[in-house]
Amino acid sequence: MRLIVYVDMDAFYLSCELTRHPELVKTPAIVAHDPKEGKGRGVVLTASYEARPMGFHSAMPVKEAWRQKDKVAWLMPDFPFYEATSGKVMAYLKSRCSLARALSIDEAAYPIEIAELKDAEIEGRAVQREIRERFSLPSSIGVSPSLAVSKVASDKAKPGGVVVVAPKDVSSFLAVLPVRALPGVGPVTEGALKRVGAEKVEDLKRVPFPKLVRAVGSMAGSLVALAEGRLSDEEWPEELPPKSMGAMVTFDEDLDDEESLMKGVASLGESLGRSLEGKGSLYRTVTVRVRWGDLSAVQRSQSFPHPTCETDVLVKLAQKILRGILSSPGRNSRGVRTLGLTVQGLHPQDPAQRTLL
DNA sequence: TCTGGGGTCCTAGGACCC
DNA sequence: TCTGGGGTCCTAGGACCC
Repeated sequence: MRLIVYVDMDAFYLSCELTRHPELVKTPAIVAHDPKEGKGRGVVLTASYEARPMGFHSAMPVKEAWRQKDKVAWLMPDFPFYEATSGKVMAYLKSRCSLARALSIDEAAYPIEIAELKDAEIEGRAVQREIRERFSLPSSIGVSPSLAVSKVASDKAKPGGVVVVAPKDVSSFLAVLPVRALPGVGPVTEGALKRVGAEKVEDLKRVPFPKLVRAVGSMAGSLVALAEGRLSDEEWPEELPPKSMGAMVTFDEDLDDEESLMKGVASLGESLGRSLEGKGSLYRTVTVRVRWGDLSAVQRSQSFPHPTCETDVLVKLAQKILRGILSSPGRNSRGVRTLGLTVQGLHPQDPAQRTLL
């Protein structure tokens, strides 16, 4: 039988830090943005399992974590280090199975062909042990006939476990879980499902299908399929190049004046331009996103007729788009909390053209 | 009381084309 | 003077993921 092994790293950013701060192993610790003496606007990215019972958790505002700062070791995020670590683990998984796919910075999956179910458990334990021995990193493993179910299984396996779901057990494994446990079901969809009487996955089987479609649109089909244990026979995902690249910044205080905002967007554009150059990538569409002080957001975009590469062209267009947003009637004299700049329509640039352009 | 920064995917309306 | 049915592309917004 063909099963999918899903590898999900435990408390990944923190686990990366523990490899270079062994003195913090088994202590309460968090990776969180700069607290700025309690005025920081960031969040906690990862809390160690020792810090969680004390109330620390990911996505917690830094201002809140700051009130208990004396109870934890506070580490600032170092994304280049986490990306490099992730890359090493991915390279190992690819050496184990050439079809391995990275699904996020701390998740990956690969298919296996096995003769007996007990081999699934053996493979899960083996890959988990190898990752621990080679990289000193803990992980949780889910194995099942489908990518989505294996992901759910890896969540159930946390921390440090291996959960195997046999093909015949998929429906009963999912039945008792809250719908929120399914990938793709967030707070909004959870609310919509609750309103039609579906709190657990098994409830999805009882809601009349047209009612479910009215509640959650095109998601209805795949949700019911999962609940009934009907597994999709999707192709194994190809490795795809990125579709967009962006940068954003949240200011310490909401910004009003156009001059600072123009400088802000220029600095995002220059940093994005360097990344594009590093990747040898052209772009065609530029999007500026503004998050106002009240946390509502707008975005505006504009496309070039042909892929382009110049950083100053990017900056000029971004500034033009931003001026448009700032002078729109919808602004209502609000200040800007967060500024984002994204380019889409990425296009590889061939090296010969690079010098020519 | 407060809520980052990096992404993907889906939907929907309008312009435009045959 | 009024007009179908098919398609693509652009733009804006929003849900969701880690």
